Amino acid sequence: MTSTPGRRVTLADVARAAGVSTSTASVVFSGKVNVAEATRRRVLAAAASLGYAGPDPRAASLRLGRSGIVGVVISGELRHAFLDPVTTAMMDGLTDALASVSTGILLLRDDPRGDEMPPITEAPVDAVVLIGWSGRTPSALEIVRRRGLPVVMIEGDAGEGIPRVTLDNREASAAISRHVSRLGHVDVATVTLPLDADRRRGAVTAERVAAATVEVTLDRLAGFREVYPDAPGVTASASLVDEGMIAARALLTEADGGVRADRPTAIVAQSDLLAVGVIRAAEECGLRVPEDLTVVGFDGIAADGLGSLRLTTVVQPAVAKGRAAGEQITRMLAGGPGESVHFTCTFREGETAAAPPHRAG
Amino acid sequence: MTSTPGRRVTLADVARAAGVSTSTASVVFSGKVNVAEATRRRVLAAAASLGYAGPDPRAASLRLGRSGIVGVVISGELRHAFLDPVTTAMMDGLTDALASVSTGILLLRDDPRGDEMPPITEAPVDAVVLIGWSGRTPSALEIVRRRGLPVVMIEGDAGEGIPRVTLDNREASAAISRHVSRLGHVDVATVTLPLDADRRRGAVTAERVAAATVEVTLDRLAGFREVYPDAPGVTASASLVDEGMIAARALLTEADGGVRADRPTAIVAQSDLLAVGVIRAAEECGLRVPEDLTVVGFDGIAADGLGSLRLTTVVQPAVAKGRAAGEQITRMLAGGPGESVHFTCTFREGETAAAPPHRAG
DNA sequence: TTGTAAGCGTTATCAT
DNA sequence: ATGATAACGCTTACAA
Repeated sequence: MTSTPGRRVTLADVARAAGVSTSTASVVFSGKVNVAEATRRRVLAAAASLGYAGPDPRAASLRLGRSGIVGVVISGELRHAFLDPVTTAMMDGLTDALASVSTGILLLRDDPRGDEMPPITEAPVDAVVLIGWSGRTPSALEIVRRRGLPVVMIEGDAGEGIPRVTLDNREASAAISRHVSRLGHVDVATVTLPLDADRRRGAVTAERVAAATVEVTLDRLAGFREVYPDAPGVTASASLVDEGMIAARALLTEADGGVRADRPTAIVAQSDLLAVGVIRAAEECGLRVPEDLTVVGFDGIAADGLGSLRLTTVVQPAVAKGRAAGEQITRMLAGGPGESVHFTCTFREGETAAAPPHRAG
Repeated sequence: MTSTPGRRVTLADVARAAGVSTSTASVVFSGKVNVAEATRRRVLAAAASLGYAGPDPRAASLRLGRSGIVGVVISGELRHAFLDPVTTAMMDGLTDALASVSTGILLLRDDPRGDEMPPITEAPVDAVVLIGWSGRTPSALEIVRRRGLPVVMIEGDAGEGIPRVTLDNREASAAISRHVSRLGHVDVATVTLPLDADRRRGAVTAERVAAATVEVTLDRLAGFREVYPDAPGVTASASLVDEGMIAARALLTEADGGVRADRPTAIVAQSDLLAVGVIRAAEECGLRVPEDLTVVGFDGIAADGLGSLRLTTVVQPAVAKGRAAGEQITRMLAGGPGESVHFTCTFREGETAAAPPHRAG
């Protein structure tokens, strides 16, 4: 219980005070070798009286060659990412699967902070998980590759030999679109996730699609287009309820706020949060869901505040995705090979899809 | 561009290949000393051809005595914490203020994982930010103290000489309660945040309050009780819309679902998310807000999906709180003293509070 | 401008 | 069961 001396207390100090060698003191803390009970107690007593807090993790990490930290690079702003229940669920699975090899998750910035070296260059991480895709993903990957760090990519293509955790975005999207089609809908529109790092809102045009970089968005769009090749779409700037509302208003209303005559009878949203926004916007302008408008989503995550709304959607195993990523990292850290893991969504019938209303024609 | 040799490439290897000393090679990377342009290029070329990824952060951190990592301990489950816009906003301010001294934020687990040593013991962090309070906070603090790490506590009492970032929870809560009182409300109830680590729902009883540990909850409750000393309350298990709905149903409805005759005319919620849930529950049972029921919140954060709802609430400067914590950490890392910082909420009039309805009576 | 050398605090190997 | 010793890969006085 001594107070701060000039210098930091080290293992050597403790050993000296206890009258043992540093190696003996070391094993007392690591517990990896048998130590006589008496010695053990003497060392612990010395440590306590000197206020030694245990081996310095920085020194240990140099010696051991690992820091017990796994870096997570999330594309886009952290605040956006964490407000998305899908991301949160994934992080849950990830931290869980990583618990045995890691003391924690290091959130790495991915913002365009000028010319500085990206944080991954200087962060003492044992492995890296990349989530999503941004313009800086390739350079991040290159750094990680050179540092020889195990890396797993969730929802994104990292190229050659990088284990991925993927979802059948296209198939699932096609499946739910077919469901809408079978109900009889012809005039259908889609609300997509961001197309690129710009996250600019607006109509989904051929040019924008050609320049798009976010694979998830493109895959889900492709699945939708399998069923509705020429259907219009609006892209949102984030997976948020409010964004869904904005997009839906663009699809449903005239400039004066009235409902358009040529409005779609169904809207396929690329996320549940967007779908909830679409529903709110629909209700706002007097359309009932699903009687007047069918709305389907994607993700199947129970977001807070949705109340009793049972959305027709496809459910993705978000926690399992995170867990799979963590498991692959764990394997690679143990020297094994990393494998890609593919997940499948399951359709879930809710109460927001029905046959289209009869129209005067 | 050489492929994996048996051993990791070190600075010494690069120096040897470039025909310079390791110290010279070192400064080429750190850029802290002038190096002849020719030498510089030679070293860089050697590094590139050997596939050297730059100085190993683990070794650097031992030598420098800092890792560039700041640990964040959030009480409770991460997934809960991150779904709260207040936390997210705080994290934003924190990462922002920390950008100059830190490559990232290390999310430390705080779960009751049996007997193991808590992660802070083994994590190579330069400083720690504690958010909220849990039963393990004291032991976390003790470890941090022994390791001599700078620490700042947000919303919680760390005791002696630990800089805190605080909010005028009690005063703000009293202020908004007075607002409700001035409108003429007499039968008022409150919905509180969790009282303790258990997060058990239920009525706010004297016993539960006496055993409560969450300071924020107690402070806001105290402020409310300044104005309504004997008003009933219900405690929620988290700051979520759905929890607000559950709590409100307990306050407003009979067992059979009908509205209670003795229902309150106003509900003071301890967070905006809870308030939104209260409003949803009220609408569910046919009560109009604010005509039939006044609902006020706390936080003033623009959460997604609230649409155009203008809640009457008190606004807390969440981003500024995070930033302040980051700034104190930065100062302490620079050797300066850390200071406590106190923030004040501001009342914001919305559209969810009005005079109580006239009653038969 | 570049090189020499001394650690940073730990852990693992190998004797004893 | 314990101890001497050699790394781990880097940075920075200080010397040349």
